Amino acid sequence: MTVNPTPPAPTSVTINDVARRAGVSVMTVSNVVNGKTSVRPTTRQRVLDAIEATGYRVNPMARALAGGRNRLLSVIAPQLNLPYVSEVLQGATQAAERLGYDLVVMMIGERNTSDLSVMSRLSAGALLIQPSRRGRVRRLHLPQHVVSVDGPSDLPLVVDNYGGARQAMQHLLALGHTRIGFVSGLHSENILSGDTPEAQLWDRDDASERLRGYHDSMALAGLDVPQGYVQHGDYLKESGEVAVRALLALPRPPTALFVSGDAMALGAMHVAQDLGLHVPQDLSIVGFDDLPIAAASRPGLTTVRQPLQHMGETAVQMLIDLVDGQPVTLPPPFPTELAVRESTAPPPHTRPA
Amino acid sequence: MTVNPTPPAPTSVTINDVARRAGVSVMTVSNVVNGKTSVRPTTRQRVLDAIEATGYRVNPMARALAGGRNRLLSVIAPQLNLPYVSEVLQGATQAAERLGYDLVVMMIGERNTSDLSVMSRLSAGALLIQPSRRGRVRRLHLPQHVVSVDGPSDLPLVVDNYGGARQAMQHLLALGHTRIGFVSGLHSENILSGDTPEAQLWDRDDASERLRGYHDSMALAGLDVPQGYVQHGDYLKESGEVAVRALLALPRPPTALFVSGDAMALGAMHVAQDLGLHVPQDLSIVGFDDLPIAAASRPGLTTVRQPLQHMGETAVQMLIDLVDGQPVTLPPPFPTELAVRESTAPPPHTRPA
DNA sequence: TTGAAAGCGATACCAC
DNA sequence: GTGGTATCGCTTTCAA
Repeated sequence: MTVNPTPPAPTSVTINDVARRAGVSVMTVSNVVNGKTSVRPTTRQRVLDAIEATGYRVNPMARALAGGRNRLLSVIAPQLNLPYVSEVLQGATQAAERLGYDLVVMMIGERNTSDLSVMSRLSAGALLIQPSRRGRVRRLHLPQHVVSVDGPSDLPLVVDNYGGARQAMQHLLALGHTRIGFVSGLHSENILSGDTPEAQLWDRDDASERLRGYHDSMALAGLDVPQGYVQHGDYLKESGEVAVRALLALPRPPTALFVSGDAMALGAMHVAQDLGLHVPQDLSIVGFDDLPIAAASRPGLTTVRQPLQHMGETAVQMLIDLVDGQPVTLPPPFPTELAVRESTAPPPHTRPA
Repeated sequence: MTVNPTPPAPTSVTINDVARRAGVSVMTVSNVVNGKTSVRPTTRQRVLDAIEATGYRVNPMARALAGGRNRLLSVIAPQLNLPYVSEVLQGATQAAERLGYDLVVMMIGERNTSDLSVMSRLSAGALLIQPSRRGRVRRLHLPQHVVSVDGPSDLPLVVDNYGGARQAMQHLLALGHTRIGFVSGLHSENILSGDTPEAQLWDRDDASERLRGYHDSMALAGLDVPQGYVQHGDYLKESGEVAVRALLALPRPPTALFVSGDAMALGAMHVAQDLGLHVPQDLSIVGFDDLPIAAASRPGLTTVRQPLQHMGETAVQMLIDLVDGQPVTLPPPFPTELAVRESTAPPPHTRPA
């Protein structure tokens, strides 16, 4: 079946049509639509009726051009099929819907050819989620107000990675583990050209914070970190596989692993299983992120959950406050939560033989 | 830290600035920018230099207002954290980037409060992905040109669900299975108000097509479908769990399952494992969709893969052709591909005792 | 090939 | 309270 392009769309109804029909000026219609200055109830009703009758809807472009505010927010993310991004987005969407704002999403991939200026000019504010290292976002192309989640901006929302690591370690220590290995994530870089001092806040990157949490936990528990107990990964499954092989090949291998990302943790778990180990009986594993696959795996992966949806909601709230001209305060790092599943248990030697 | 709202943004450079700097009229600048009528090379270069020097970028709103075309496409989907949607989106993004178009995404949730008119007026065309049953999309709010993936439009791209089901069944039959159970998906409905006849094409919904593929495969293999071998699910994990319990409780339970969705298939697999069955030794399972979790599960799930990225790319191609005023032909249903993993094997009785 | 002028649809400022 | 009118940045139509 072939579809031929349709001719130009019919002209839509404008504010003038409404004004004419209601017998008032366009100004009055505008005022009614925007609920601005006080309009006499009878006049207002007349305008409302005219709007209803004509099916009038404001033209966002014209409004934006004329300097008016749109109840529209844009989200900018590297990709949308990243679990991290979609979680934040989910929260953002809910908040936006609740507060009567619309949300549009743009992706900035590696090449960043995207002309962000479209949305940036049309929307009142932008939420940056985990902008990738490659696709640099220039300040110039962003709306006036920007809030970021896991990315740089004047208002960077961050998760308490250090605290999350401490939670994970506390769980393993409480179970009685003393030989705990660690697999790190990737060190991140800064992105926004023209970084503000605030951007540094974000630069305390996740990987380092989690590593610090591991080291502090071990130290506070009076435990040494044996040679080779800290392996470096890149958040991808494969690196978890490599890391666990190295860890298990150690003369005194760990009885538990704290892995900085779920994908790596699952990779590690599968390799351990392939090597004949039982999880959690022979090896406990804790992940980080609580991706969907963490709950779907067998055994279910104990992992540190980030309040991503909540962060998304908060970001949108802040954005709207900013747009409304209210001062906004950056909240402290968001606390994590430990999702305890089946991949953790006491170490082998503490159980009855 | 508190951030105070910044004062109105500095005025940006307009076409007038460029014209003045280049010593030409705005018309000429416009022509250069849009590559329209022939402009004398020297003049063109002068304008280009001025653009470069000033950092000028066209204001999409003004352009849209004035009736010009934007190289902008919008994608409309119910949610973004659905694997199906993000796969299609991925392909669409790539194609758009390759062809020099921008893509913005809007979600229409259950409530559909979103004012789609923003993007629909700004963008040249829209790609509808799996619009939900609840959030009805009114034609009025869509751009002139619409292509859909798994949804209604004049140009609905569909996957060959029937063929996919046949592939899955063929795989199981070739392994020697004769007792094959089926778990169906959910029957879908039509959405677009004011449905065109073409929309009917899409109305041959996935669930029915897969079921038909199952029945035909059995019939063609000369096999009966015993009572209770067809269970009905809703694509969610839980329904797969319920279905497999019913299936395994049958007097002569199946040795293989063809499940219409990966989430259900995984639910079924886990229940079977909990009941002490080994997959695939005691029970083979084939899914449909090839979600990320299908590859991540243990054992890996054999499943029917849909060419979602490819469909996304095709959709964007078509959209752009349409925008360019070229006639477009609806391609036939997209063929699926079987991803063979570890969840399928010959039935128990055919292996050496 | 280039330019001047008239909108596109809405808002804002300032009179009435 | 309500209504002119200039203006936003760009494209289009029609002359030059």
